[in-house]
Amino acid sequence: MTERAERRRRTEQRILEAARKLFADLGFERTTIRAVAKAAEVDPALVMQYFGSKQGLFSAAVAIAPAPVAQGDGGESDVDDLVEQLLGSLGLKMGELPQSSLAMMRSMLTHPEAGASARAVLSRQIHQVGESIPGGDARLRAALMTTIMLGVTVGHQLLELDELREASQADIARVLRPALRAIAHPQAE
Amino acid sequence: MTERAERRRRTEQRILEAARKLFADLGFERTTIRAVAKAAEVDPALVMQYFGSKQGLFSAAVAIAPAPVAQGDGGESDVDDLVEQLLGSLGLKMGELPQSSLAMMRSMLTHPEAGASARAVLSRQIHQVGESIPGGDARLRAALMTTIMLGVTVGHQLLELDELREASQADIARVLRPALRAIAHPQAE
DNA sequence: GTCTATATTTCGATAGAC
DNA sequence: GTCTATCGAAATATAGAC
Repeated sequence: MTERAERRRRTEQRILEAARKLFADLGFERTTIRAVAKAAEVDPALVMQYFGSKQGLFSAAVAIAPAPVAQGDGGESDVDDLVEQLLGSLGLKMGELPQSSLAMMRSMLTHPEAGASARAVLSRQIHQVGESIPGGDARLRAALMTTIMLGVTVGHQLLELDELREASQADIARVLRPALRAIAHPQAE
Repeated sequence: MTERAERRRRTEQRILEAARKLFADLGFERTTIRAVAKAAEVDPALVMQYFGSKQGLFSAAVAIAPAPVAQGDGGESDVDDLVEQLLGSLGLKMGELPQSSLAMMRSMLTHPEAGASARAVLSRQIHQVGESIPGGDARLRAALMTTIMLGVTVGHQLLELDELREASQADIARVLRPALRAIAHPQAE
């Protein structure tokens, strides 16, 4: 019994890995059940058997351990710590960002479910960041800090711009740091 | 003769307008020739007749008047002017950004041709910005300034984040300005 | 020149053999 | 439980009538 269950679990994992890679590389529409099955070396019908539908496979593949953000230990971290946290979360080194996140981001502009998921993740992050910075317009500042990180990640990980790929994570963080701090610290204008 | 040609040109324009809207809203994959034809009130076969293929229609729809960037008059504008130019180009007000640009951006992560086009446009802008700012790492700084604008545009126009939609273009520019200036002005570190 | 009809392909999904 | 075979739908693309 346990052997069977174990074997099935492994097969399922192999399918999910193949699905994450293809969804991350090609997006939802251009990824086919057949291609996933081929990459996982199983029968296409088996994929359907396990996940019900292509959408079900996608949902299972992009399902994420609920955001391991873990900021400080309750919010006493100051603004500069927040900036460092954002810079660290860039995950700019190849493969450091989980495939499931890339899969969701790849399709967020063209697949409704992925778009809703992306909006939820970003809104959550905006809310968290907004709680940590001062100012009456903290919400807007948090939104811009978040979309800045989004843009850099998209440019680097998905569009793979040479100008960003050439640079090290440390270089990018060094240039980005003053920009994020400028937004995080509201000052007289 | 001219009447015929003129009529055809108008029909072609109507098809292109419908295509731009659908490509911008749904992306390449989810946009069908049939839907474009219906929106333009023509026969689906006519679309094929005019543009050859779905890809041909897409290329014609996203083809852009070659970047009316027109910076200053040769490059004597200083760094702060460049920042103002970027902020102004945000085109954050609804519909201010041309539909053709939105159509390209919508599909840039999932359609190879759109991705290549987006990379070309961004590389071009990075190069232009890089020429206008000082410092040995101007290329990286320019890339980050450009991807920052990309992220804000994606968040606002494509993901339609509430936190950005609530704000006015002036508010966004006000918060973003110090961040862009911090990157554009290399300072001792 | 414009549209009707259809060919062709591709893929998601299903039913049944083993 | 896994795979073979196929269904059914949808879309691009083509050929020919009017």
